[in-house]
Amino acid sequence: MIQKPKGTIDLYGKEGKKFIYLQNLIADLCEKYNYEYIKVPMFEASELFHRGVGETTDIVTKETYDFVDRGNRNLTLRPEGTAGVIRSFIENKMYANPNQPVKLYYIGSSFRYERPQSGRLREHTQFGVEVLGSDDPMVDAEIISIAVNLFKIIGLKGLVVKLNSLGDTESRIKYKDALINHFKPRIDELCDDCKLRLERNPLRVLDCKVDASHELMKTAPKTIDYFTDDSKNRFEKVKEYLDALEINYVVDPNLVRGLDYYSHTVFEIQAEIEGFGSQNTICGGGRYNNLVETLDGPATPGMGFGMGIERLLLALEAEEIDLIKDDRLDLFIANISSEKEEVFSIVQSVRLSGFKVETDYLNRNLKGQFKSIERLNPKYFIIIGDDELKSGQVKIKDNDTKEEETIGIYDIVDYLSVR
RNA sequence: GCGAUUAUGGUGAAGUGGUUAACACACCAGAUUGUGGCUCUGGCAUGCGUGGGUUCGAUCCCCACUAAUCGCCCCA
Repeated sequence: MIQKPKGTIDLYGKEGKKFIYLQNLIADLCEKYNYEYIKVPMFEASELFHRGVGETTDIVTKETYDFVDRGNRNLTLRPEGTAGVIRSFIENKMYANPNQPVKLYYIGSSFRYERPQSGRLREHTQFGVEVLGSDDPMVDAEIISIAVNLFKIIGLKGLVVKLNSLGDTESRIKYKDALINHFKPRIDELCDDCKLRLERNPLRVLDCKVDASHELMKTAPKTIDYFTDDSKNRFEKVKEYLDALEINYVVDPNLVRGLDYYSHTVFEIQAEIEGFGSQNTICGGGRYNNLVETLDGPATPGMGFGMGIERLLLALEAEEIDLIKDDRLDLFIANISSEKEEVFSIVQSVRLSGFKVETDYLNRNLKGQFKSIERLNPKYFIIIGDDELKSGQVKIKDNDTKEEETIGIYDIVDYLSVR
């Protein structure tokens, strides 16, 4: 038997229902914020991710699905959503659109070659939004509010917004050096992972769980001390806008993100739910004011997030939230007539009038069809045989009260409509 | 990339170094039933992840591989 590739999942049945329902919900919400849907390729030139996401990041150095196609092109399955959207923004010259800023959203698969565990897959679905062309802190707050409001709509409670600022690029570089100078002389006292982190991404050292209580962590330089006044004010503004939207958040000075392109605002939304796995970041994002330039576009500020739909599904499960409320079958039509086509056409017409209708496709006898009715539990059911077709009268039975009423065979829709 | 645990039918699972691998649910056939829901009867893994090895003999012991689950790193 051929099985699915490691780290992938099949979503079907109830889970599949939730998945598509969430996507519709997301689309509705984004429309209200006036974001436009964008669909970009699932694979891009490898170079895009190397330059966009960052040459030294874990994602690019050891997690991409790279391949060479039959035309000898170096391609990569996208490991995240932003780089492709930015590429499209530049390629389609959206920076010249009359309406600025450009507000986009997308939903699609991302691929990373990692060891699967709870909340981590090799193919996962990301919902993301990006705003390009405005550096206003209002945009930062709006982006965060989209995620928060989605969670509100679906009733998720155990989530916390963690917020931080990395400052502008200049202060970030200065701060990086300060960290290296601080840790380097005594690096031997820290764990092996920290030694690697100091080389690759010094900010991450602060995030270490093993050495969290080490003296060097407490005496480490703070981001805020390296901020320019502008950066400080900017961060304050973001907080004011969030307050205005009544969004709760926790400022976490140790919050850094793994992708190279971030500057200023960064945030994560984490699940703090009993029994949730250790991969608890459901949504993460921030500002990237240099990314468009890095990818050869005109200097354009940007802000966005990515959200893991599968993790969202896990959170819903952990909080036992039943997303799908009304998916009960309206009507089952048992077809025991010798003129199956006539009954079949009645089934279709009731469906097209807006009701959820099921029938039998296996030419089962009445007993078998009753079993289906029992399993599917429709609100109503009707048995149509030759007698009913001849008389034009059917008995419609309320499956809850077991009450039966005789109506005309073409009055089914009317009957259901007034209930 | 590293670590831990696991791998028996459609599902949940019990089990043993040696004739027919428990039990439950589901499913199928039939009986009964005021069109189904209850009850009863019967059926349902020639095989215990894959490949090697140990043994007279392995689903049960050993090794490798694969996969799953969870954790580290990292991230959605």
